[in-house]
Amino acid sequence: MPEDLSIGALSQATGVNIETIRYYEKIGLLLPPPRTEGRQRRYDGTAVRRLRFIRHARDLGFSVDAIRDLIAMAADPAASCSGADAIARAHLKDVERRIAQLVALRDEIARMLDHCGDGTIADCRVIEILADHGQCLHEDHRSPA
Amino acid sequence: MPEDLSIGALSQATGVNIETIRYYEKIGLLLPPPRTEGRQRRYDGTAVRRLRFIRHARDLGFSVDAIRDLIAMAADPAASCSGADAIARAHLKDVERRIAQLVALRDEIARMLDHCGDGTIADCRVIEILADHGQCLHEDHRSPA
DNA sequence: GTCCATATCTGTAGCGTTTACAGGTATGGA
DNA sequence: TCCATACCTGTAAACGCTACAGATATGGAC
Repeated sequence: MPEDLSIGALSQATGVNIETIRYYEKIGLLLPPPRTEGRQRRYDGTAVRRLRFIRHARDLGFSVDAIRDLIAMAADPAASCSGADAIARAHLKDVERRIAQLVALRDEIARMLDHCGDGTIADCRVIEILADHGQCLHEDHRSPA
Repeated sequence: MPEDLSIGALSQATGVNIETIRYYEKIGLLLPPPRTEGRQRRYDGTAVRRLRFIRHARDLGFSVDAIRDLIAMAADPAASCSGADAIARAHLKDVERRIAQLVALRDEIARMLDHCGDGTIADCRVIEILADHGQCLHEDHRSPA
């Protein structure tokens, strides 16, 4: 039978930093695990799976709050899938919005660079365009959140 | 002749929050402006242009540090343009990297949703895929910074 | 049992970029 | 003169960690 894992072993098993694991516990994403007599944490297979779930969702850009919701839903296998679906769908929208912004941004910067010769600052298009939003193609570019 | 602007008027003129303006001053992005007898800030046209420059660069996703460099360069019209060019070029690369990550991400989430019927959590693909990274198309997706 | 290197513990502070508040003061018009 | 509004400073929150300091536990070699 497999021994329970120390926090370091859990970190290795999941690729999540030790500090981050403790942080997840503090904010309630991970349940406080049992401790040894010396108050060191010991994790079982359930904790490993849960942390992997969290890490994957984080990698996919889900917010901690969204993950909290997903975990709560995952805990009830009989419940409808629509909640999880909605969270993922909202996240998808958000990602698509960010992509659109970044693409506009990329075009803007590329255009700026296209016009930049090897001259002096005095005729540098980068500086000039930054100084005057009116020269932008896109009226409303905002950096993503 | 135009009066100097209060911080509120400057905020309106540039679309930058009052709190943000004071923050920019604190971190040295904006010069401390002259004050009235009652110690309220008064901004002239130069400050307005500088803040517009900053806002535009921020909208384009440049970091505050990069903007600091750009401002320093803009202050010397005789200098070579290559520094500003390099900053913009590096930023372009970064934006393109982020786009690529987000696109991979979008595909992953979309694929997850494609497989999600209207069933229960027990057979919810969203939850399931999150729980098992092995089911991902992309081995190495990370959320952008 | 003893020693020691390593791992882990708690608590706090920092990152970057704002935003929000609390509690006090200045300004400008009626 | 009065008062609503705008402004002031300083501090803390937000996000999701990361990094430290200083103390304690663990597990293996002797």
